[in-house]
Amino acid sequence: MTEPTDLRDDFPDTPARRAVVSVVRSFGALTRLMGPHYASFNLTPPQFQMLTILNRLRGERITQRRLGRELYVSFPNVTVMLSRIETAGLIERKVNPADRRERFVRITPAGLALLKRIWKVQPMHLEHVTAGLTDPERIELARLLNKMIAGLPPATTEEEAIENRSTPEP
Amino acid sequence: MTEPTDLRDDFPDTPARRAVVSVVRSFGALTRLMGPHYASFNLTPPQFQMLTILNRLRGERITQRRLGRELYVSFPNVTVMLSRIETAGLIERKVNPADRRERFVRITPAGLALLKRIWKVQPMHLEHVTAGLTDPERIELARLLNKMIAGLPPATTEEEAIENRSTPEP
DNA sequence: CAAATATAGTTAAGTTATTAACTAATTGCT
DNA sequence: AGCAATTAGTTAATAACTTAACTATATTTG
Repeated sequence: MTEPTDLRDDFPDTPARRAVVSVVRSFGALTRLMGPHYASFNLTPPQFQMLTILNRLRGERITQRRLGRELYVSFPNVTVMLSRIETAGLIERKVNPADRRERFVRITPAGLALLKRIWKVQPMHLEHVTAGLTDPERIELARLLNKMIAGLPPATTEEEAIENRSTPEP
Repeated sequence: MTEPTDLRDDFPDTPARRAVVSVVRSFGALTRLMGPHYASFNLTPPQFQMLTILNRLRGERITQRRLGRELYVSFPNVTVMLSRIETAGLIERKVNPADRRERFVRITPAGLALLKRIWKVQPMHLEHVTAGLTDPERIELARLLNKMIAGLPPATTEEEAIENRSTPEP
């Protein structure tokens, strides 16, 4: 069935490509499987991630820009996501009096309570979606991924694309 | 300065959790970095993925449902994505006369030409975003991720894992 | 000090993603 | 044959996410 000199092979199967493709596919598979789990708490996966970050940084003065960098998400998206979970009473925003451009974001007691309820069943789901790996493999996987992204720019747009200013329209 | 029994530690740092968290973070970092690369060809990353799959399966009779399973994407999303790149002339859909519910999807010569242009520079970008890893590490990373998702259901909602038994490899 | 510039956040338009509800076509059952 | 159930695909509503363009505040500097 397979042609030998097929155009399908024009894209060389390098180690770099295999790594990237597998990350993309795995993310799709994992979020699809975890989605219903979070939905049962009326949360989306990104909303859960947001609450998790806010909990981890609790006590610090967390700006929205920092959240964007932590979550690898654009700043406008942080605004929109926070607005939704703020309406739900899970977080609150307060303007920094010392620099009124900034808003400090904080998880509310309600948000924390929700997080704790999720944590009760979360480990089971995480075990399930990674059931194909042993514990040492899971750790090695995390190590490799963290090593990969360690050298990458945090890249929340803008800061490195600053030269794209005053571009005339065609 | 660190509190010993902090609520931040309520969520245990298991190997399974580390693995999943690192996949999610890596995906965010990678797609953010690769996005501008695809944008320079007037494509989004998912659109590129779609064309790649259509090229790999070229010659086969590819239904939209199959594309959803290959891409780990919901069926309605397949419809919408295909509509856009069909308008751009990169793919075409044709109703199967033998079963008029189905549409066979095919990459057009224009779509193939675009793919080939991207392939010329793609390897460089893939090297760049995985620069933190050696080639053996990249291969090991891909192996672990593929092993992880191998046992998971294709899960495009609805049919769940029902037809997930002994599918012959392409 | 005022003007230029930089920074934090929001709004707007568009793509990608989801689930739920729908249409249309085929299969299966009696 | 005829009607229920299944299957492929679409449409609708909503969330996530992007870039571009905007507001408001702070800082730099001439």
